[in-house]
Amino acid sequence: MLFVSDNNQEFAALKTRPATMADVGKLAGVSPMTVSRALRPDTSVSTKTREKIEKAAKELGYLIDSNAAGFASRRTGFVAVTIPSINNANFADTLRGLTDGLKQSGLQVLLGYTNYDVAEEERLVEQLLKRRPEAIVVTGGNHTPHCRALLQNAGIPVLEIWDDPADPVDTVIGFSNAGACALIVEHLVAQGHTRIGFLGSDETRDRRGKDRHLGFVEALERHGLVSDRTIFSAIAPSSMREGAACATQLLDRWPDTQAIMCVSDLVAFGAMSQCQRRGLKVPQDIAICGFGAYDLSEFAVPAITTIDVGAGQIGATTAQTVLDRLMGNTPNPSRILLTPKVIVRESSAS
Amino acid sequence: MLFVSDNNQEFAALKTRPATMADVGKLAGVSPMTVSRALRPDTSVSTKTREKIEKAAKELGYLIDSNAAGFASRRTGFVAVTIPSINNANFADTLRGLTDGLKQSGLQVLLGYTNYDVAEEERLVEQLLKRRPEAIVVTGGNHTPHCRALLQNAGIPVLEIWDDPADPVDTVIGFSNAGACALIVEHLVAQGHTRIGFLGSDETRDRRGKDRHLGFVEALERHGLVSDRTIFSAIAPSSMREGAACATQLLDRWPDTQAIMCVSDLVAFGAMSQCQRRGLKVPQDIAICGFGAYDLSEFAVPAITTIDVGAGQIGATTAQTVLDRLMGNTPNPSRILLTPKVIVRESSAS
DNA sequence: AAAAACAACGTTAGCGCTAACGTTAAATTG
DNA sequence: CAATTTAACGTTAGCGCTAACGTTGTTTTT
Repeated sequence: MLFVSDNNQEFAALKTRPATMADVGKLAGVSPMTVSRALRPDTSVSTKTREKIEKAAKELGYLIDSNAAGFASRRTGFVAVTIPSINNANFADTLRGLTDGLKQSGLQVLLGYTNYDVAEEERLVEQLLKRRPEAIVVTGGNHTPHCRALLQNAGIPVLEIWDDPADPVDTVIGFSNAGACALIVEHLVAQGHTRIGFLGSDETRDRRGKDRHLGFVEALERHGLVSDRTIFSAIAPSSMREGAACATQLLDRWPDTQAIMCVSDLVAFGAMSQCQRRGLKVPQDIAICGFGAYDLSEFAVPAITTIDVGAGQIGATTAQTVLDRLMGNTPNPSRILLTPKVIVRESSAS
Repeated sequence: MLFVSDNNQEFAALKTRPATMADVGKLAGVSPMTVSRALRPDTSVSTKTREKIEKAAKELGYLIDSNAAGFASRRTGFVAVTIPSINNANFADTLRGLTDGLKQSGLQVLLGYTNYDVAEEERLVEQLLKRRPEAIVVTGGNHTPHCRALLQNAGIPVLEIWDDPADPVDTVIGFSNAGACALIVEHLVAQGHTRIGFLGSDETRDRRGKDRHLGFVEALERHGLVSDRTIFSAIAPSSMREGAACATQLLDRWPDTQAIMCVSDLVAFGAMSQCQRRGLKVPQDIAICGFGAYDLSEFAVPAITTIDVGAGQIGATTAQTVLDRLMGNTPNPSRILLTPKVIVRESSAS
């Protein structure tokens, strides 16, 4: 915005400030209120006046102060969002679906990342609520007691995504991490594998990873199989580096393992690369499966079997649900569960 | 926050609102101004009074309204940031360095992504400036004329990052994309390669990709080599899929190509996977280099030679520079150029 | 011990905008 | 053609907070 000189003539040269509606109004010969109306759609201003005002606004380089507008109208236009990590293709897809879905409405995403830490989530949720968002979207259904209280008392729609919490705060848009993993186990068992390992990450931090492991264990037990071939990395989320390291541990300890299921595609890729370096052929000597349907697993050689949880769809659905809630269309909290799909690829095909 | 009943007794049950400083003050037996002081550090309030106020605030579940506070103090606490894409490990690293560097100061990042589109950047910059950020960070130095004018007249520090623009708006924190690519060419030439190809993306959209290609061409010419073995994908940014497709085109047209340099690690990975599917051995039959030092290129088999531009460092330096500018320590715009480093790996080793 | 400095509060005003309620003239109605 | 409605504005007040400036009682200075 351009700057107009301050009312205080003495310091006009030194103290400048962005143009206000009053400045625009003065230049256009109307009241500030008319400027306010002219800059919004569906308000009664004559075409002639509106044009005059738009011309004046352009001349001053005026941009409305959304904070002041939100303050006065008690509608900030913010939607707060927390994700565990920004460097994750899955959450990025969700975020894109969400922001794209909100773009038309003028709502703006206020983002923060928790680094897979519930204490950090609490700090973040508090910071975000101070901006008085109109709704808050949190990734995951596991919170500190104080964070839960903050969400419950916020007085705005709360959406927990990427999870299927037993005791949701409000609205849920997610899927069953355990159920998704069971699908992979079914696939591996159908391929004739019985000695199946699991590579995971620090379960106290990565709750979704924990749920995936639980689903793995339960599905194996349904088939009467043992589930002890499990290696967890000490950090969360585990990535390619940990995938490679954990695969080494798993193969050293249980050399006759036939298949490995991994908590994410990144871990799967690291594990597969380690297998290849050890001279194992995938899938002939060992099958490998990931989770998340990253681009990576499609273009790896061999391509990696994975689970597509519909990350972008979660974002789009979340956006629509936020809009519905703010319009008052859906007064009651809802629970929307998407169905993950197995994508069978070379890394586990017989 | 908890809600206190509205002043209007009639609708107390229906109309509720978040607690305000006045509510906290009333409960603690002090004025709202004292509450304001008690909730900030370095303001003169007695320990006893501060404790009383904190107790009252806790009881009411009071969270300060940052928008109102920013409005009154004319310091919103926002730093606006635009990046081309959220689904990109490099920009994610920069963003993390930036947010982490700003965390202590209480400044909050207001993020938007341009989708590699200058028109979208213009729309985004305008939207962000309406929130009256205290500084704005834009990725790249290429803008529409109107966007440039918006940035120039914003009256706040403007930081252009990830680039080395000829005519910067204000402060620059980046590197030379062309110079970084020249380093890779030097490496490939030193390995004895003369027939070197390039895989890029739509140059009208991906300006940094264009600069990388320019650096490639110039470096080849310095060695008296031809630079016609070039394939551009129609979209930007090109990713694994386009890397694979473009590699096919390049190999079909120039089967005797000895080395391929790619505009990013993702393209390099796609290209390498395509080479492997065609039965070519990397690096024996063909060398491949990427750009960006993604985790991917470290764990690929073979590991991929790449350029580390110091994405996280850019973010950290940007945060520090923003803080310096807002403190008034660095009144003059500066130009900070980092030095990209080649990481030689298996994919191009002889 | 009077003067000055300071700590610890309260009061007043206003940040830039919009909701709610005027007001006026023109358009519509019976 | 008077009565009513409506379009197109202006006026007033206030959103929740903080800057700036009181005011009071206590401590420090010379």
